Amino acid sequence: MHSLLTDIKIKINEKAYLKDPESTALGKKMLTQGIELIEELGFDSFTFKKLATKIGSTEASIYRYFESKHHLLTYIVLWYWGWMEYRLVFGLNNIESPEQRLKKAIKILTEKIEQDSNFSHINEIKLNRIVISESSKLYFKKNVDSENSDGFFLKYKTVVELVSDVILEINPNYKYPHMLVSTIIEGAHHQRYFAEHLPRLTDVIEGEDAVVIFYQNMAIQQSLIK
Amino acid sequence: MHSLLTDIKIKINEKAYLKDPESTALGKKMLTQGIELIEELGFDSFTFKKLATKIGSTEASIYRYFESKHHLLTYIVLWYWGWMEYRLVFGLNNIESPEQRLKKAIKILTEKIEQDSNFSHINEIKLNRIVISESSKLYFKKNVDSENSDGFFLKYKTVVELVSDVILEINPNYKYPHMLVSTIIEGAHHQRYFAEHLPRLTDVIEGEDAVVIFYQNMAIQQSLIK
DNA sequence: GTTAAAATGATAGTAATACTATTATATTTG
DNA sequence: CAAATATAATAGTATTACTATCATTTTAAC
Repeated sequence: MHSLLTDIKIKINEKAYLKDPESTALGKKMLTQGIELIEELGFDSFTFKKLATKIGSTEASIYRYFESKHHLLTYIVLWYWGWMEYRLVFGLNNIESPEQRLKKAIKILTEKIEQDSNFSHINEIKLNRIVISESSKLYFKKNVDSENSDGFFLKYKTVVELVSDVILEINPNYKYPHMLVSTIIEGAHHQRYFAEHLPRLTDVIEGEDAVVIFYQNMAIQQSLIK
Repeated sequence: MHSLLTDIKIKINEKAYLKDPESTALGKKMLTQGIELIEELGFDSFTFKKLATKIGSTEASIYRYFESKHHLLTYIVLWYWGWMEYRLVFGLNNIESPEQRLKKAIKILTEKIEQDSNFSHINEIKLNRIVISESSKLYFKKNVDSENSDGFFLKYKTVVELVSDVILEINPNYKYPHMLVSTIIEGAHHQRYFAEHLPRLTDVIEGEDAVVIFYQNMAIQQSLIK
């Protein structure tokens, strides 16, 4: 991906924030350093007090941007899926064969993340690590339905839909495109985490990217069924 | 599964508790009502104070059994995987064809859970719901490595290994058995949760158990590769 | 059946957390 | 330059996840 685009901004659901953090220097600091700190401490140990100290501000100021630390996590995860959508739309453009598009899509979704210079205040590598280990905490909670109706999972659904459509292009009769795509996305996240912490739950192979190969294979195999 | 076995007990890693809750009436109440309450409130809102009130005891008494609420969750999740192991060993017994064994294993791991009368103080249906929505919080945390070395994920690994071995029986050259099995287990959990809360991430089909069919298919398809 | 030991209950206390509220001080904008 | 707005400084609250202590009940041993 080249940085020929200047000033692209990923638009985030307004319910995720009180005041747009991208609109001020202080807000951007909250995002940059927030990602840094959540990645470092884990979301459970992350507090607004610690973030305030890190950015030389106060708890009260952060609360003017985000209702809660949970909303800050929601914001950055929404950003991530907005970014993924953009990567997918870009990455699949001009590829004619739907099989090739599917392979590319799975690669984009499951590969190791690299820094994207188009968004200088976001560290995508750390953000990816946060998405892997913390984002399920956003939907595995009792208020999932109300957050869902606030649209907090829309970007994730959009990404799933995008890839499902490619599968249906390959095989219009395939019954489980969403199931397949969400299994692959969540699966890839899990496998990368397992490789680091619970290796007996995965199969890491030296020198090749087993995660990408495994899920590309799965996607193609499945979408050709029947 | 028949209840011809009396007094089977699932043995739990001793590091998960301070005093064996299965050894006293009060301890059993903690498990029974703990499962009830965690399922009802979600783990984040669950507290020992609330549990104490529910069982007519005190916070201090619960702390004599479990170091923390996190340890109680660890205990019941370990119990779940111990129970799954027992269901698998039982369920696969006497099936000759490895393909049939694999299909049966995937069914056991992904089907809707029913109450097991062999363990009267555990509600497996509620426990399954807890495992689905709370158990990832046990490994997606910063101290995962130390808990791993305490053996808190051993039962889960055993279950994955058991099914991986069946896959390798079908195809000794298959490269990703653990990846496949853990993808299926986690995937099935996710799909059941999505069906209830985020239906656009899955494909629920009336009248048939799409989850079981989808993952059985995936397991067989994949294990026949190459 | 008494006694000692073990289990449980009752109560208090602590540091940290996730906020809310208020007022003072900068900074920006019209 | 004044007025509006943003931020800082500070204080306060209810809840949580514990720890500690001592009294009381239950159980088990002789």
